[in-house]
Amino acid sequence: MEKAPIVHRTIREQVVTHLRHAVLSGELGEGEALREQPLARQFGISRGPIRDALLQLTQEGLLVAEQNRGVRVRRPDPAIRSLVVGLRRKIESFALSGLCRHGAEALSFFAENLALFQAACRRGEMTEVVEHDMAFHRHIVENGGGADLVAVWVPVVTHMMLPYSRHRDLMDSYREHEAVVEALRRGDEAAALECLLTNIQ
Amino acid sequence: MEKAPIVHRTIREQVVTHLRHAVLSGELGEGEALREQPLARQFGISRGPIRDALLQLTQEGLLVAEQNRGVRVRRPDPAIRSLVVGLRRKIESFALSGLCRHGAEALSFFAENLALFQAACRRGEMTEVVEHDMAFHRHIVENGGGADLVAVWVPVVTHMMLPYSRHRDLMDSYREHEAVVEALRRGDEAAALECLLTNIQ
DNA sequence: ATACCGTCCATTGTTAACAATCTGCAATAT
DNA sequence: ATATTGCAGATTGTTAACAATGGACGGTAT
Repeated sequence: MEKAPIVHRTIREQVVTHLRHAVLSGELGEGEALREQPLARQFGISRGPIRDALLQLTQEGLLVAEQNRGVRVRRPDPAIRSLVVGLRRKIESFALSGLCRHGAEALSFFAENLALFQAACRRGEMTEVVEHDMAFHRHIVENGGGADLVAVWVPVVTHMMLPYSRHRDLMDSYREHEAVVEALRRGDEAAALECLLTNIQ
Repeated sequence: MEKAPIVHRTIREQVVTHLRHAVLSGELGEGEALREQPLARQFGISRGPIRDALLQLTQEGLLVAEQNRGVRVRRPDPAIRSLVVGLRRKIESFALSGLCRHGAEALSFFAENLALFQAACRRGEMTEVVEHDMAFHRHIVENGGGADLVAVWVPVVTHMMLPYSRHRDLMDSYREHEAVVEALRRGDEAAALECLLTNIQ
C-alpha cells in the first residue's frame, strides 16, 4: 500500500534529477550549454533519454532551448523575482494548511530530512543541500496540496532556486526548516506558517 | 528582425498544439488514454515526436503519465481551483501593468485576435475558440512579463483551462476580452485590469 | 578591404528496430 | 472454489542510424 522507496525507475528520471541538482548546486553556470552527445557519452547511454530529460527540464523552466541550437541553463529574470516569491508563498501557505489538516504523519519524514539536510550543510555538499532543501518543500506541497499543486509549484520554485548558491548562509535555511518542523510538532500552525514564510524570500 | 510568422518549426510542436487544443476543446475527455503508436499512425509520423509531445504536455500539467502505462488527460483537482485562480490573477495583473509601460504596439495584435475569437465563437468551433482565448492571455504575459513569466504561467492557466467547455457562455469571454482591449486603447490601465480580472475566474 | 556566396562540420530532429515492463487470462495446485 | 503461477499480447522505454538544420570558415568578385 505504501509507495515503494525505489526512487528512479527510468533512465530519464535519473538523468533529470542528476542534471537538476548539477544546475541548482552551481556546477553548471548560467548560460552554459548542454549538448546531447557528450552527455550521452558521459552517462554511458544513448541520446534518447538525454533528449527526454533536457525537454523535461526545459519545461520546468531550468533550461532554455533554441531551435537546432541545443539548450542552455536559464538566466532568471530579476524583474519578476518578487512576484514569483509571492506566488510561492501563496502556494506553500495553502499546502501547509492542508498538511496540518490531514497529513500529521509527515513528521517522521521531516525528522529524517532535517538530519540529512544538516549533514549536507556541514559537509558543504551543495548538490545534496539543494536536494534536501527541495525535498522538504516538495513534501509540504505534495502532501498538503496534491499532485496538481506540485505541477504549478515546480516552475515557480525552479525560478527561485536557480541562483541558489548566492542565496545566503546554508545553516540559516536549515534552522528555518527546523523551526517549521518544531512548530508543526507543537501543532502550532500559525507559527509554522510564519517560519515557512521567513524561509521563502 | 521581426519574429517570423512560421508558427511550427518542428513536428513535435505541431503535435503539441494539436493535442493541446484537442484536450482543451473537450474532444478528448478527462481520463482518456493517449497511446503512442495509434497517435503516430494518425499523424503519419514515427513515435519519437509523439513521445516528445506527450512528455511536454505532461510537464505542462495537461496530461498525467504512469510508468509503462501511458498518459491520460488530467482530471483537475477542484480543491485547489480558487488558489490557482488567485495565482493567475496575480501573474496576469503584473504582466498587464508591464504591457502598459512598454508594449503599446500590442494593440494591432489584439485587434486581429479579437476578430478571430469572435468569428470562432460564432461558428462554435471550440478548438479555435480555445486557441484564440489562450493566445490573448499569452500575449499579455509574454509581452508584459517575458519568457520567464510564461514558464510559470503555463501550468497555472493549463489547470484552469482544463474544464474549459463547461466554463460559461463563449460570447461572455469574448466581450470581456473586448473590454480589456477597449480600456487599453484609452490608456486606462486600471479599467483594463478590472476587466481582465473579471475574465479570470 | 569588404561584401557575398558556397561548402563543410557540428548539432539537433526523426525514424525504425529492439528490449523491458505491465495487464489479463488461463491453467494448475491447494 | 480460491489463490497462484506462467504465458501471451500490448505498450512504453531505449538504442543507433539517418536526415535536416544552422553557423563558421574560406574563397571570390567588386
